[in-house]
Amino acid sequence: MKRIAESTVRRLSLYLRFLEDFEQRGQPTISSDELARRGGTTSAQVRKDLSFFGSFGKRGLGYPVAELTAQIREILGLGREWKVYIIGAGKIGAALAGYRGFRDRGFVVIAVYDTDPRKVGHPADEFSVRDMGQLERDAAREKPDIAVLAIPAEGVQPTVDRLVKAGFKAILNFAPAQIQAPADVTIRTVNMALELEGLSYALSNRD
Amino acid sequence: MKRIAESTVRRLSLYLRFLEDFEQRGQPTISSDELARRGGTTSAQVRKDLSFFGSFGKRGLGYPVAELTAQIREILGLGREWKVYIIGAGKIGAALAGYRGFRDRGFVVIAVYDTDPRKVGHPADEFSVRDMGQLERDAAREKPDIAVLAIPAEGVQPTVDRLVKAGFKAILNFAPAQIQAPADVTIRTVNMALELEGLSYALSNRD
DNA sequence: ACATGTGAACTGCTTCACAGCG
DNA sequence: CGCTGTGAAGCAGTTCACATGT
Repeated sequence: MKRIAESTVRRLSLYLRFLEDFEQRGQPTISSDELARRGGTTSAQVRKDLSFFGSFGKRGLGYPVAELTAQIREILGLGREWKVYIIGAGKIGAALAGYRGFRDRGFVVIAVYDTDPRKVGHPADEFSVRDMGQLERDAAREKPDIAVLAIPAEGVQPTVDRLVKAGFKAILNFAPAQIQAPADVTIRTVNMALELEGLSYALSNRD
Repeated sequence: MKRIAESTVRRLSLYLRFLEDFEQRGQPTISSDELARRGGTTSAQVRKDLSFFGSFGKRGLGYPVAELTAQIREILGLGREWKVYIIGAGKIGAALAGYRGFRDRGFVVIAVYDTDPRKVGHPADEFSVRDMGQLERDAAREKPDIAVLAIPAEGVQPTVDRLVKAGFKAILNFAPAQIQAPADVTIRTVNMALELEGLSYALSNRD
């Protein structure tokens, strides 16, 4: 299959949210124009995005909501549950462990890890924090799919190396650090300081 | 000044981090190539990014680390403190309130707000949660610059309307929702569900 | 008549390659 | 000679516009 732009995949996620709304309201079909307005894009963009994966619409009518919803779920790989380890039981890690938005979409947190002996064994939002030393053994048994990194920047690269060795192919990184990893490991970084600095730049440079 | 791409601004933030490292180590100059390797980009990209704002380097030598650091700080508007309100004292809001990375870069959280009477008055990481009803009055007095939104998706649009009316020109949104706002208000959205779905897509579609 | 699907045109970001200067 | 600064070329993502199917 042809390589798909990351921006396209992000928009598919958005469309999916809107479609779920429309589905719940019992709307049978939806036009690219309607989806576009809801998502802050253009109808041509919507049609192009979808066209990479097939022809889901009917000319003159639009897209069948239920079908398209199912199709996008399939495309995004949301037809199953993904097992998630959270690495780091600090404030961010604990907040993520209790974040309902994850489970609702099929991302099931199954454990939280930390190196700090004072945290290990204690609860972090319904999870008993596990010792980082167990990670490899646990991962071999539980076969988790995704690691969410919520640790200080200093420790990130060694930890990523460990996760890669343990077999993780997908990492969501919340630490403000640049990461090196093999090409077959997908990493998404959420860097809050970076976002804030973008706002700072915007505030400082409007005329 | 010419419009600068968001991608360029993001990279400047990254360069700044690396430059601070190099500065601390006492390295006097740095080449575009060195910066590029550290940031996972190319030397041409680094030079192009910087060239939008001026000529900071010396041919044959590279860039003076201390000077360039100061320049980028200036460009990003980091030569001052920005006052931040956090809206929403749930798990995410509370975690953000205690996040050291903010203050370290000049983003000073001065208050946390919530509508839930059970939370108001109680502490959320060293802050006593304020009633959302006070927001407008407080904002008129304290003149905050940035609002960080950490509330459920349903309430986002009305809250944004309120923040805009209260004078906020910059919003960092953690809710999984699309937002409408006037053009002179800058909004950055961090949507964790979206990032996870990007990973799901990557895991499902590698050959 | 209406709305999709899609080549073609366009826009804008990235990469190239080299002149220019220390 | 080394490394910057930058026009020009290349490429990727978006928008246009229309032929096509219902």
